[in-house]
Amino acid sequence: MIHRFCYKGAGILAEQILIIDKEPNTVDAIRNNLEQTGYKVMTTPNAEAALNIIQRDLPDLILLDPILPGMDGLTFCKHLRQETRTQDVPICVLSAQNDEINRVLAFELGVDDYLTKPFSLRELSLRIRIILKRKQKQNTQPQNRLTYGIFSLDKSAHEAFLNHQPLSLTVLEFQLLATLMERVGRVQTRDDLLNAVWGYEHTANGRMVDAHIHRMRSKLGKAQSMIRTVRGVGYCFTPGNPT
Amino acid sequence: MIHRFCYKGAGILAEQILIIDKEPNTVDAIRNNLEQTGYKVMTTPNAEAALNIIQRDLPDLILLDPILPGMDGLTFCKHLRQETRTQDVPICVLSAQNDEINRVLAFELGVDDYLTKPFSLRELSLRIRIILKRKQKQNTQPQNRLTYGIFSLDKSAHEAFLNHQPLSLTVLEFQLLATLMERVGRVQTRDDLLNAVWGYEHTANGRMVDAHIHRMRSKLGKAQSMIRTVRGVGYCFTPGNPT
DNA sequence: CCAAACCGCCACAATACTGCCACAAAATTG
DNA sequence: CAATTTTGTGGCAGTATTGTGGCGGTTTGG
Repeated sequence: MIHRFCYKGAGILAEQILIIDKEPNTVDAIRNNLEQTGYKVMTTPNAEAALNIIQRDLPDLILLDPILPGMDGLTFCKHLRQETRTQDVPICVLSAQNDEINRVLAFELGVDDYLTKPFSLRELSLRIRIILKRKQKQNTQPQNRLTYGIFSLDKSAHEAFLNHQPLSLTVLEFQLLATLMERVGRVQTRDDLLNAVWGYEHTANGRMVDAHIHRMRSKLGKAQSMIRTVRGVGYCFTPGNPT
Repeated sequence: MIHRFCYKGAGILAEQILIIDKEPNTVDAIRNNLEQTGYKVMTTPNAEAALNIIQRDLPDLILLDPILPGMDGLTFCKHLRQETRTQDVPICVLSAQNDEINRVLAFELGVDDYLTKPFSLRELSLRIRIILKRKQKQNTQPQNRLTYGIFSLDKSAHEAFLNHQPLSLTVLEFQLLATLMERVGRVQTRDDLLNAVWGYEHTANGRMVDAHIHRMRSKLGKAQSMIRTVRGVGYCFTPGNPT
């Protein structure tokens, strides 16, 4: 079963790391290092923005400087630990303070690791790997989500997204899209689609498929070019597209 | 599932920690501290003896000084990681060397944490607690407190909260809500819900679910948008919403 | 260049689905 | 045992969805 599609570079699926730190120099150094290692990196200078990012895109790990403008790092941790969705996301604190009180506080809040600046990038990278490996071990629930560019589809939630905006598709439209996406790049005849979506016993007019394709396309805006018509054969989902 | 009962003092079940270090002073200091905290402590000055101890009594955590007479600490780690029985026992290295190479090596071997001497006993104690808590979490699956935004549900107390205000739900409404929340983001058909809430043998009208969803929603006020209707499929708990 | 096939698109009718209500049965409580 | 709460059922009405036929433009192939 496929866990997640995540195109990065040549199509490697990568873990996402969110860096929360107000100093651009530090951020850049870490980002470069991590991206080279193969992680996907997101950054933000404050906790409020971080919460927004997290809401729409859950990272696999968070690197956090506790000293932030606005909401401070530890309060931020507490927030995350209260929410079911985020309570298991590992947090690694990167602090300039080495005093014991702060370490203690951080650990009390359920932080996973605590490094004091300056630290070597090599060690950071190692600790990250350890934490992620540990998480992977206990993580078992597969999410069936298909993503192609700006286009994303969550089969279990029965929701489709275009640029993170939810689309309101009807059941049939959704099934149709799901079928096409599951069979990317392979042309599906109207019969194929009838079988997959309507079931084998359906004595229906093949033209019906056209109507639904049309309705679906009209909801996709500019992305409708992804549903390619293959004259004389059928339809095909083709991810080659704009940004 | 209970791992092991270990009566200590007035009958508290305690985790066992094995300290491997050749310096009696260090060992005593740590032992005192940990025993006071409530752990059961075993000690040994070398790796060979440690293997014997472990063979007949698996500790919950190992504190290891890598510099040992005879077999060195890292070789010892490698041994443990190869054996199925011991490969998940957390190891925390307590080293006098702070050079990077050793840290790197240790982490490569799957060590869980690395402290450099001298360290504060308070911090050691904290890190131990973190590691053990993490391990415990891997063993206990069922969550009985779920929180999504303003919405919170305590399964063992059989209570639901909206903005920290208790909701007065009936048993069925509660079960229904709990089921939906436990399966966040996954659409549940009426049959799914009937099975989960009413049990497999229930010959009921699927429309009954609607009625209860309706009643439940009317008690949720503005938060009712979290229970999304997926037309033609079922219902789905979807936390994406206001603060 | 023409006819046939094919597909986009539209409008309309038929259908399916769900919110909501009211009432009866059942269970719980005092 | 009576009062109250909870639960199951049926139905109505509004709305969303779906199936169908047809018109017309475009492509295909002779």
